[in-house]
Amino acid sequence: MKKIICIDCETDGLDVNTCNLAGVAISIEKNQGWYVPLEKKNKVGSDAISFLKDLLGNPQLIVVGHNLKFDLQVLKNHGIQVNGEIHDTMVMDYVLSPQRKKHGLKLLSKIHLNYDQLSFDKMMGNHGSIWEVPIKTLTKYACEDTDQTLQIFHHLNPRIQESGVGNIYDLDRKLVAVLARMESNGVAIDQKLLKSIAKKLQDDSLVLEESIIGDLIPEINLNSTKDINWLLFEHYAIPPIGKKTKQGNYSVSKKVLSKLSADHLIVKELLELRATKKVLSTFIPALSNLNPLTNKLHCSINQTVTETGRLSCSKPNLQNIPSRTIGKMLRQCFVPSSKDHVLIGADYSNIELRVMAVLSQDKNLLNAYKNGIDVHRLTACKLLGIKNIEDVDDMQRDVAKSLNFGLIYGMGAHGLAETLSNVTKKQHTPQQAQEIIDSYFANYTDVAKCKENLIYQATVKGYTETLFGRKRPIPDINSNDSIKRQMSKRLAMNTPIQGTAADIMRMAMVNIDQQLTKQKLKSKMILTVHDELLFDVPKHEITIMEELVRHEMENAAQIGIALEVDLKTGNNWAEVH
DNA sequence: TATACCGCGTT
DNA sequence: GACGTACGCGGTATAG
Repeated sequence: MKKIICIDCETDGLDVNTCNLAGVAISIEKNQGWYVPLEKKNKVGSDAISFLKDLLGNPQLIVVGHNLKFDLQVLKNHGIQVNGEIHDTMVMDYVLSPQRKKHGLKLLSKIHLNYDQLSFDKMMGNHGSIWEVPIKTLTKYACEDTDQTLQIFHHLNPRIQESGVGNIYDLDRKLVAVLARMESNGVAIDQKLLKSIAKKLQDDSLVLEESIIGDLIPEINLNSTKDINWLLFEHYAIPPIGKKTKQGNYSVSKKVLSKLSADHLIVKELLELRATKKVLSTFIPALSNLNPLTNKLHCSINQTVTETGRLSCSKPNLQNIPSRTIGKMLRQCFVPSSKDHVLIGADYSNIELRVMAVLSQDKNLLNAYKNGIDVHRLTACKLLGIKNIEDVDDMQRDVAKSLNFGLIYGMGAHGLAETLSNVTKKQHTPQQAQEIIDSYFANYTDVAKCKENLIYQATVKGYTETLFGRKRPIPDINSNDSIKRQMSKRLAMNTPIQGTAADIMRMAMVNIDQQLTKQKLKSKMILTVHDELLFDVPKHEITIMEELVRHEMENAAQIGIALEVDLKTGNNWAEVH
């Protein structure tokens, strides 16, 4: 029987890479806790540190905590390694209730144990820093945290087994340390290149601004939808199209302005200016503030946010760095950590469509993937009555592709018509789109059956689940509100697909991390963007890493058909994507 | 200052 | 009346 130990780090900040460890609370049994204070900032080598090193280094322990991704990094930064089996109450609550918007300890304590915990702010009182708080106060607070965490652990553990999410939890708890390592690794950003890109975009935006506003009305704010309404629809008297927003203005979204841009240069320039300003205000600052200690960017990779099982990324969000639009040049700034390193980027090819093939067991789709047939071209053949796959042109393939993806998202006739119009540059009516949808399901009958079955299952059970048993409640599936009901039906279909792909990615990440450690490789996993992984690799490990990453990703799960990975090696993210 | 909404980047 | 999943985040407008 392994010993269960619950820990919680108290720090003088929330940024793992700059904060100092003030102390660690430890609980082993209910209503019993210790607080190990560090007398001074960064007193590495002190008695407390060596005590913690010895204690937490024991691989035979079960180490329980709340949001251990944070604690693991702080401890590591102070030279303390945790080697036991990790359990995390935040992750536990997430796999049981992914729809809950927050999984904070104090909240869970209230929900699961009906206990009102002392808040951090109250504990701090008027003290400016944690180092000024009396040890007695700190001890009470910290030990309450571990005590509650331990009780929540014992409370949720049986529920996870009863709910059938034991396997998913087992996967997720292993991911905690992996994400901690990834965040800690960080991403190197070429600041010199970033600055030169910023300079160029700044110049561009000034030129555009001058052209749009000129010396006419210098006080106009081109960020304001209100001002743009005035500028376009009153001052330039462009006939407005589209509908008004709740605030009483006409929509001036990209969608609307794109339609006007063909006839009005000013609108075209406005769109260009907007795109440029978006990069300048959102992405450039996000990449500019490197951690002074590591000289890298350390984002948060969030494990307990999405309702589908995907990971999310924040502070900054590196999952929405442009890859197609004007800002895609920023990806050149994502570089290896040193001259002797390269980046490896690895993408799952068509993973969501493959998952759909597996979930539906559709013979046409399965057969296509087994024989290496391009599924988008296959769809084009079936829908457009083309006999040979070689005769499908690129436009037809694009149409089919948007259909394949639209289906995954549960797109309706209206949305598909919109998408088709954008792809083909010709107007499509919702009626035409509906015919195409009908034709799609007539050709992929098993997909249609699968969709109906997923909706039925959700209706009966109140939740939908992935191939590996990650569950997501769909409370509104039987709602009287038809909008809510329609949305729920889309979720019932989309979540198993998106979520299964996410499960596979999580498995791949755990397995790759395990191999990196086992083989004592210097390569680091540094980023994940849903179906893509990014690695920082010493040049002498390129060959072994290419093989390892491909193997672990392609074999992360056996789902009945092959998973395929596109892999590239290069000197920046733009090159390897 | 906090919240809501718009708009937009990724998958 | 809306119509495509899942997010994070910058900006403006509005309420308090």
